[in-house]
Amino acid sequence: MKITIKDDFDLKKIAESGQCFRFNECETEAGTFSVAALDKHVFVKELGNCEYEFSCDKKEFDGFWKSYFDLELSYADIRGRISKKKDIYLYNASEYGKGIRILRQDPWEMLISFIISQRKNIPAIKASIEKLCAMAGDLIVEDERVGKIYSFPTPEKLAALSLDKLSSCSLGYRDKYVKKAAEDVASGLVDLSSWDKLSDEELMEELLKLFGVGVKVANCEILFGYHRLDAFPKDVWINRVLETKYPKGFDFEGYAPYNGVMQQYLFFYSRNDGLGKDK
DNA sequence: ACCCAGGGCTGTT
DNA sequence: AACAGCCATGGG
Repeated sequence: MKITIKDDFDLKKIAESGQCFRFNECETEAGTFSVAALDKHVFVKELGNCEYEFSCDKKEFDGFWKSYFDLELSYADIRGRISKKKDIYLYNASEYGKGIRILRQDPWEMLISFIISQRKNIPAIKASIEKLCAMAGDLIVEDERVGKIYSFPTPEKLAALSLDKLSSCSLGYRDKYVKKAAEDVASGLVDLSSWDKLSDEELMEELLKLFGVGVKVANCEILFGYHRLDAFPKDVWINRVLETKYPKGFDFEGYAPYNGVMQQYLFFYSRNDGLGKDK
């Protein structure tokens, strides 16, 4: 079905923004993107003039993808909160990253993805996740543009894998973290959906109890898995930005409750040569 | 060969 | 509480 999207919406930037790992431009078809989320998949084709072709019917678009892409929220308005005079670096980052949105991704998929992410670069994270999906997920799409795409494994399927099987997905020392998280979610000891009700502080507290989850991964889960847009994950790139561009501190109070969106602009910009630019 | 990556755990002060 | 080692693996 065809959709017109007037607000910020740049599929290539979202795909490269580091918040999602199963969202890719088709190599054989520029302008068409393959998006996998849990057990769902869609192709989105840029038609130009703010128009997009989704490879699903209206029912699935309204029931899932509209929310997934967070289309009810205006990211142009959020960008509008940035003062060019007060913070030219963030302003430049937001102009560079214009079109990025924070996807409403699944807490389970995000938890495992960001546990895997530690001390890996983004291509390596993607490769590990695809191996996991191929090993324990179900085939959901087969298409000449993308080959075979498998669903993200359920907690039960992942918990059933041996450490050796997990390890063969290039998880390295993270294999035991993934296994423990999968076992705890599968057993019900950890109920991610019930954590929706928690305050940001309580949510952080619960996440930090998980083996292999520290402050950074927890913040990624809070931002990308629970869509709480004020969470501000600090990885090596963001720390570099804070040290070199904000020696006197970043204005977290001023950008609440959207610090997480600002973080995405800074992350995307810094990884694409923004660190070399003058403040 | 080398350094780095969307860090966190563990043992030592 | 702070702090250093250490951890597996692949990308550039």
